[in-house]
Amino acid sequence: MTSPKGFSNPQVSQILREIAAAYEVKGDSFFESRAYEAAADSIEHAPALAKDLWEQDILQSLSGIGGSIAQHLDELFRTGKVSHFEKVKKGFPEGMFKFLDIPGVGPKNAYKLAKELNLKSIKDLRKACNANLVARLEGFGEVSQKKILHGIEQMIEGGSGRLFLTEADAIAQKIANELKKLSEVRRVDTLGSLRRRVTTIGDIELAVQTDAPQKVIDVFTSLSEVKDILNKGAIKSSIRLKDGTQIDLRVQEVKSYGALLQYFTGSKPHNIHLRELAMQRNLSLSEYGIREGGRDGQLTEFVTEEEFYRFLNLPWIPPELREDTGEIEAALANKLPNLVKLKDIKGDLHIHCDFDLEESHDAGRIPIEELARRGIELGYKYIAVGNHSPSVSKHTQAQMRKLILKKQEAIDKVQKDYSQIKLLNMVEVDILANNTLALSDENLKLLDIAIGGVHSSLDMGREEMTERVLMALNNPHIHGLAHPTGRLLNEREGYELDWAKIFNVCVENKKFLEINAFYKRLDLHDILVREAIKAGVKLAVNSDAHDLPHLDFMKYGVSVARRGWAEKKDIVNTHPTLLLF
DNA sequence: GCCGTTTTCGGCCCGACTGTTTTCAGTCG
Repeated sequence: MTSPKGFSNPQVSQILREIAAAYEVKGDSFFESRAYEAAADSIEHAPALAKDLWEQDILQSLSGIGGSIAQHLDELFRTGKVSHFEKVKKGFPEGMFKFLDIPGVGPKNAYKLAKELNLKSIKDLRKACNANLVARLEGFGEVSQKKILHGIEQMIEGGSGRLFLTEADAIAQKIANELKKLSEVRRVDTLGSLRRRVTTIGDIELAVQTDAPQKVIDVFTSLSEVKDILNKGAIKSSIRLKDGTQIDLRVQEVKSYGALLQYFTGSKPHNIHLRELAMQRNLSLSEYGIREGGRDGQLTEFVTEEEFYRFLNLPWIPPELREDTGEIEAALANKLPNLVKLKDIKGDLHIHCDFDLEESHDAGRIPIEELARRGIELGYKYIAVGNHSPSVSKHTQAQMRKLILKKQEAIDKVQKDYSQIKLLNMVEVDILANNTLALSDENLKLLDIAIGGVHSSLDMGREEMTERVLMALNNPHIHGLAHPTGRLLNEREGYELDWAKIFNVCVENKKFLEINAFYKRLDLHDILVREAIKAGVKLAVNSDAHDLPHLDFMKYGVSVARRGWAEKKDIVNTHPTLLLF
């Protein structure tokens, strides 16, 4: 049975949040509201598509989804609507649910606005603000009205607005550097999704360790990049930068800084799970420390996160793992993975150099000699001198052979002067839509390494695309698969594959799947990385650099590997010699 | 509505900040 339309996790969680809002306004259903909120959170951060879990009949494996909500979602996926939800929402003004997305507007105020002013759309609300109607409502005032108006404008101009890790890192670094100029600032750390190295970032959260909180907050709110001060208190503040990015700052003194780091690094599900563990020992967790026995109990403070976790009888858990997907159980059993590190990487197998291989698209711009030099600086033992395959329409295989041999000569010439690093003649070979490779077997044999990649007809169906990719993975001269899902963050989802089949063939034929470290790709993604490792598949983390600075994207790929629980042994390019398996 | 080696009933995180109040409700993370 298939659903009449596709439901993404954000869409499903939105539906649940609307029900939570309705219950909240009803007032007598506080815990139902909380339950729906929890379910929405759970689905939003689920390690798989809720609809897939439903198809496999394991929706209830998500925490917060019990029998009742599972049943409603079953109806949703089957028919596209839920009669119970319609009943719950009955009597609520329709406009209210549209106002929930406005920053600062929660269920109660959304209801009040829609009901009292009879508003049906965001547009209506904006008009009401401009007509000064909102300020006259009981419980609202001039300031609230202005804030709502501001929130609406932000929503309209804002766009999707999740930052790439590269962008978030750069902004966080810049702000941190400004704050570090203060002698009172002892250290600055990232928090939240940025610290957990999630692939895209909403708001940037920072922690500052200091004994002069007010001074730090004053400086923070008066940085030259600040457009708005969203709030400003004694220990925390939020600003919006001129580019629209929101930054939340929390300050804490040394003695309880570890608790702050732990608490606000999250994730929420990780912390909820920890709290449940703690409750069994009558402990309660907060950003100030751990309290024993009730509200007035003894508070233990922690300078470091290590001490915080140790107090709970747990080893320190790397932030990348803190998603409540088994890391707490693993920590309890002392079976946390020994995660791969950037310094474990001994080579980069996917790079685009400036040799003209007469490719059809997206040629690299890195001179071979620069690649060799930079590779040595990075401590690599081998590096791909790569290209896309020559355009199929403009070359015969004989012509391609000539090009590859000519490139080999160019490589050999540079190799003479750089004996510390092995230069690899590499091609990212197009896996064509007609289920053939762009290079013949004879030509593939000339290369040190060949990685297959899908670059055309991305809208193929799952079965067809699986066959197409398997064709490449069944070729003895192909070593692995580049950017396996073809996704581009904030741009396109990528194609679907039958992963069980792909994993099987990779294991059987000894092919690696790539974790493409290019900031827009980060593909294979963390969830599939973990699945692949469980299946016994080896991975390669590659930069896919087209310009010299892109080589440094390697760290983003390593983050993805770590979020997928990868150890050094799972990654082929951690071997000091090129040993694909 | 969810959840469980102290519970299948009876609990359910909690503190900061803001705007509107004149002691607190709503929102957020």
